[in-house]
Amino acid sequence: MLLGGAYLGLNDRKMKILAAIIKDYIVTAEPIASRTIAKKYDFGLSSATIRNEMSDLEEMGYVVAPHASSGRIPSDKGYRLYVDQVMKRRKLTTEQQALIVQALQQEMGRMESLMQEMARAISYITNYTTVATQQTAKQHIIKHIQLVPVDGAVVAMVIVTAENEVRNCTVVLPMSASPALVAKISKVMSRTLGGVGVGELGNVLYISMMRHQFGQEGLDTAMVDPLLEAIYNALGTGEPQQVHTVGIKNILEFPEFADLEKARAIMGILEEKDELLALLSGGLTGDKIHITIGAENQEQILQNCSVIRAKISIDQQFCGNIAIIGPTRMDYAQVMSVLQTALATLGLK
Amino acid sequence: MLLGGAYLGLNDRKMKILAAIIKDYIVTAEPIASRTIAKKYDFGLSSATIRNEMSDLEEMGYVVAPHASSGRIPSDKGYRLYVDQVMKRRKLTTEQQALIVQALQQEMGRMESLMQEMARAISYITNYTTVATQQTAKQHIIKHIQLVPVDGAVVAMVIVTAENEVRNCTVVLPMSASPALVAKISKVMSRTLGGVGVGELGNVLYISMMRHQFGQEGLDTAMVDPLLEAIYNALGTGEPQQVHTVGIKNILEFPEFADLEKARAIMGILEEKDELLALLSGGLTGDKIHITIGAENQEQILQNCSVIRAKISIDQQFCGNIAIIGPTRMDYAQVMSVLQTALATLGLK
DNA sequence: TGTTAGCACTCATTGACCTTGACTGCTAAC
DNA sequence: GTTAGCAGTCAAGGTCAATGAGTGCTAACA
Repeated sequence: MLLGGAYLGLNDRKMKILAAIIKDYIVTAEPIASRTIAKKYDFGLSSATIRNEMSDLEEMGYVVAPHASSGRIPSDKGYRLYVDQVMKRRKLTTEQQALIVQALQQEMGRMESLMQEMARAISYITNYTTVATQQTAKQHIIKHIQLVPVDGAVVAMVIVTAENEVRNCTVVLPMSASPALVAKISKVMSRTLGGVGVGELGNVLYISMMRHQFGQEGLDTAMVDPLLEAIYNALGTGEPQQVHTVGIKNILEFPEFADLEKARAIMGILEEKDELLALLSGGLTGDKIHITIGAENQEQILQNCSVIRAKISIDQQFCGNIAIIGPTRMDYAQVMSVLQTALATLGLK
Repeated sequence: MLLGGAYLGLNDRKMKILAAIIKDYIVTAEPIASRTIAKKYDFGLSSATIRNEMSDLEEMGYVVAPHASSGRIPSDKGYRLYVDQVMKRRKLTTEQQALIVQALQQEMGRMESLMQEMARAISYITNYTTVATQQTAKQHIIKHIQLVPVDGAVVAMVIVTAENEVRNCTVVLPMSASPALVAKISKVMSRTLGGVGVGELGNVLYISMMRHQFGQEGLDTAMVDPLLEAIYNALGTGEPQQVHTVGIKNILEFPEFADLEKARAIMGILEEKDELLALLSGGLTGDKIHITIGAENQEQILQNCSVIRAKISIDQQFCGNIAIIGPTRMDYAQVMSVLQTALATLGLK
């Protein structure tokens, strides 16, 4: 509901009028005239009175008149007030809910496609561009290592982590190795490195420990370095962090990007995965949905846009971030609802 | 060089004039006037003569006048003639060559990033949008199978193929299995399935053979089905075919897409991975670079575009397809050179 | 017979100008 | 405090003429 009393100098009536301006502007993208509000909303006020209120709202910085004889459009400050104080959560249609639940439940478990499907569903429902990052490298703990002979000196190494994730890679040993030898190496490594976190592998302690063990078992210590390095590569850096962008073309639907120059600029940032990563990762906490409006965004190019972001986790495990990008007049209520539904669906698991 | 004699009714002079029109139009995107050609090219002809020739060219369908008193622009037929008969390969600058060589050599071996980097480099040099697909599922032949205990009934299966590619997956067995049992299953499977192509796995023959072998060795035949299925999944479908699109924003630089409607349409197709896959995969043979001009494209949306495509292979092994998409007045010569350089670089390996 | 100069004609583009209509701000009355 | 009414502002859109970039055609020329 609207706040009962005054807020930041805004009485209830001003709040109502501001909300009306914002709601209309979100739909039409045209300046809203006093008469429009007087006719459309049953405030029991004449256009003249609304004009006076709008004049006040402009003075306070909540709305702006693009030119002298035009209606008003909301300012960033106006949107901010609306988002923080006025906005009500929108109910999704059952189809929309079903869409989200379906998209997410199908992909649950496969994290990569999960984030991608989530972005796709959100973009489809909201018609805004959606960007999802996907979490990379966790702190893996080695549970079991097994080497498999491939060809001569080439062996495949399979690493099972404490979370039962399985990774594999190939290693070229300094010399050819018989299946029996490979099996032995396997056993020694598994014994030595079981329970060790991948972060600690670089530690000199483990390297010398491995050397020692290999020596005791009569194995060539020259194999230690390539083997350790391979583990590190397989678990450490992992795949580079992925970014999925869905619904780029939606940006072009908005009149605020009809100007080709602006469309190009936005397009540019949407193609720069690194910038997107930086944009997405900053300052997200807990399950909170984060909204930055217009000039609140750091990036020059996004100063005409709003970004709604959230951290995605399943079972307290961080999966990635998701962001919905649109013009400042974006439908905050709808996007919030969609995001919340998605988060709730993941929470059920 | 230009053809010495007549070709399709075009004498040398007409050819020269057509080439001039095309070259100019590729740069300016404006209709080319007879006087422009007379001044710019030293053909020793007056604008009136060129006008006559242009009139002939129009009659033959190689050029078009957008309106009564305008210069001429090339038709699809004109471009086709140019591409097939007139166009000379453009020399790349050393920086451009270096860029390609560097991008490709760094990524050689990692196929996924190879195609992506290739697309990126090409898009960067040419300023056209570039799409790359990445090859999936080959006809794998099983060389070696090893099971690794993970947790209770869960085992990791590592499959080494005849091409020494290593795949892994996890399988949930119908019952918990001790490490010794897992090792035994490993051995039996490796023996039974070594040398078998993954395509044949669905064959009843192999299923019953596996059952028989398992029975003989005192193993539970209930494990056969999940194990075979896992192999099939790991090698058969593999990861879904990937599509990388780079330089989407470049599309907006061209005046032919200043019309938002068209820009949106193109954007749409560039986001549809399935459509791109279909578009990219058709009818590519050998090392040949394939050009489709304007209306030669099947897709309605691409009728104002040209697509230059090639199959990418390393050591006769198919890696994926690559396509460069631009307006019909795209700089065919440059794109051809870039692609050829890329192909040659891969050939050196 | 091929080439060219010259002229009439066409048409997109541009800018000036005007009209329209959608607004607001202000003032005076309620 | 609210409202009616009016003057003033401004964007958008339409008309019109001027401009200039082109072509097509014809007649003259080599």
